[in-house]
Amino acid sequence: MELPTSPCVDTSLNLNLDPSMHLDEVLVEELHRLNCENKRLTKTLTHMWEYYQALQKQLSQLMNTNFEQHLIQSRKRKFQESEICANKFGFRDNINAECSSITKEESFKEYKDISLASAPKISKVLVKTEASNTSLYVMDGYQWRKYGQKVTRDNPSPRAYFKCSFAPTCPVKKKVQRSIEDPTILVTTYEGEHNHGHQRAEISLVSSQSEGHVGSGSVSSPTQIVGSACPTVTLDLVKSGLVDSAQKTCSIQQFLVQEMATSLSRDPNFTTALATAISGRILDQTPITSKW
DNA sequence: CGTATTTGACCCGCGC
DNA sequence: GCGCGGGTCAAATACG
Repeated sequence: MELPTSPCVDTSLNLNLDPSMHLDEVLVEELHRLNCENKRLTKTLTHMWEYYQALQKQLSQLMNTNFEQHLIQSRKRKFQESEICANKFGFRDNINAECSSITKEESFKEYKDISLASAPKISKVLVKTEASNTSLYVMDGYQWRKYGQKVTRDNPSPRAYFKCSFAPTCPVKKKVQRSIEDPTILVTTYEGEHNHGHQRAEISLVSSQSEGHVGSGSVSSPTQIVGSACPTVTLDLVKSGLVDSAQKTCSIQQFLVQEMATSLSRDPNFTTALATAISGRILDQTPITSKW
C-alpha cells in the first residue's frame, strides 16, 4: 500500500490573467487544473481509507489476542486471590467454584470497560511526582479550575475534579487522584477534547520509537511523557526509570498501544506517510503561523 | 475587589 | 424504594 507522496494540494482558484490568453481559455485551464487536484484528493482519500481499514483490522486482531490473554490472566489472578484468602482464613472450599464463576462474558465486560476507557475521548495519564509533593496539580500546559474534591471508596487519597478554564466553552474535564499502589504517582483522567489550542508547550512528546526503551530516561527534560502518546501516557516529573510500577497499573491499555505503535513503526510505508503528512502539515501552516 | 480554591450539600445513576 | 457512591454545584473563604 502506498500513499501519494505529496499531500500539499493547491485548491485555490488562480485567476491571474495572462494578457495573451482569453478569459475562457484561462477558466478552462484553471478548471482542468482543479479537476486534476480533485482526482488527486480522491486518490489520497481512497488510500487513507484503505489504510484505515487495514489498521482497524490489525487492531481487532490485537484486541482478540489480548482478550484471550486477559481471560487467562484474570482467572489466574482470581485463583491467587482466592488462595490468599483461603490461607488467611484457614478454609479452602469453593476455590475452584469461584474460579469457574468467572464467565467469559464477565471478563469480556471488564475487558471492554478497559478498552472503552482507552477511547480517544477519555485518556489516562500517570504522573510521577516527588514523594513530598502532596498537591493534586498537574502542569500539562492547560489552565484548569478546580471545582470539587472527593474521597472515593477504593482509594484513601482524595480525587480532585478540574474543568478547563482556558476557554469558557471548552468541555474538557480532568480527574486527578494519587495511585493506590504508588502514592507518588498522580493518575490523571482526561475527558473530552479541547476545542482550542494548547496554551503553552510545557510537555514535550516523546514517542516510543523502539521497543524496550520506554521510560529508559534518555531525555533529560524535567517533564516528560514516556511511552505511547495516546490514550495512556506516563509523565515522569522526578526522574526517569521509575515508571515500571505505574505501567503495571495500566498494562493492558499500554500493551495494546505499544503493540500498535510497534507494528506501525515497523511499517516503512507508514513511516514515510507520516513523515510526508507532517512535512506537508508544516508547509501548509507556515504562512498562517507567520501572520501571528 | 476580583479570582481561585475549598468543602459541605445536593443530584443522579446503579445495585440490591 | 432505599442506600450508596461518584460527580457537580455553590456559598464561604483565601489570596494576590
